[in-house]
Amino acid sequence: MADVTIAGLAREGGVGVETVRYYQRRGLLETPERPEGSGTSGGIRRYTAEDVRRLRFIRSAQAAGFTLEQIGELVALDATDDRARARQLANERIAALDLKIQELKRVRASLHRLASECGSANHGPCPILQAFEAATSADR
Amino acid sequence: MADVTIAGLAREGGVGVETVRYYQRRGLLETPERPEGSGTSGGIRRYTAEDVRRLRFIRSAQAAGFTLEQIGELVALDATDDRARARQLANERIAALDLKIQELKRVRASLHRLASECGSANHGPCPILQAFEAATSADR
DNA sequence: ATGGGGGCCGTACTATGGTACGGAGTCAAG
DNA sequence: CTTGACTCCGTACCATAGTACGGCCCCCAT
Repeated sequence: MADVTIAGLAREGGVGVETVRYYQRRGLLETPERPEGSGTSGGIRRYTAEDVRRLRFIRSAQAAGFTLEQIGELVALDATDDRARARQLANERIAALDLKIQELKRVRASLHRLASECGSANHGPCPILQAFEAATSADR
Repeated sequence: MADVTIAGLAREGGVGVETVRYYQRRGLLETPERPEGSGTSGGIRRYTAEDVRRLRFIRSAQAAGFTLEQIGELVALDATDDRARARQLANERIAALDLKIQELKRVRASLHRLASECGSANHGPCPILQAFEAATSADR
């Protein structure tokens, strides 16, 4: 695939152009040089497959619950090869994910209970406010 | 348990006093009447076990991924007994949770792979940016 | 009766992760 | 050689979910 403009990069990454710029401002994505254009201020930047990979990485890492700040660290780490730190971050996140997954399962069970108890018929209990009785929260 | 002041309510719910006030502003929690105090502006509000239950509900629902706006709807629903709507919201959230749980598991696997490949020894690959190759994101 | 710890209230500020806008420049097709 | 779509850049604005602050008031223990 040929190099693309910012709109192409954004499309490949499933984000908007403004979001790409935002990531650049945050230092998560590189901003390639503007080529010597014919005019006064230079031409239009081109982005490579590497940039696309990096953008997709950012989106996945975000889905993993990393903040943009942590993702910045991961990107930097990829360059410096500080394995210990990389493993540390990964393991911390795994622990957090395990907690989160457990919690979501608990909460799912509660919702499921709610949806069935609260049947179609307009009688019997529909205890919305009691739906989560046993679910202990621990995030945020 | 006797009725409590706002600080007690906050403590029971595991949040700060300012957060309770915020939920009141958002209409998620009731603001009880100030009793006739001796002074010009009335006495100190007291909160009941019901308020504590409601606050805990809010926290659990939040953990379930509901926004405060949706939680507002749930609280209102509890009063109006609109079962169909309650079930709809619950089922929508369950579907979203199932997706989310699957995604977190995928991401967890990726991180696990990253943590092992990126061993202690300073040789071999430590492909941070390739960590999520197969993880397709779909949130936010 | 007084002093200090809360409570009450309005308003302002924060962090995170974007999203929008306006003006100027660039580029390619017709 | 113009038109229109897109880029570049800076700055401003947004939503969500709080968190902080300051002035005033209240109440209870010492």
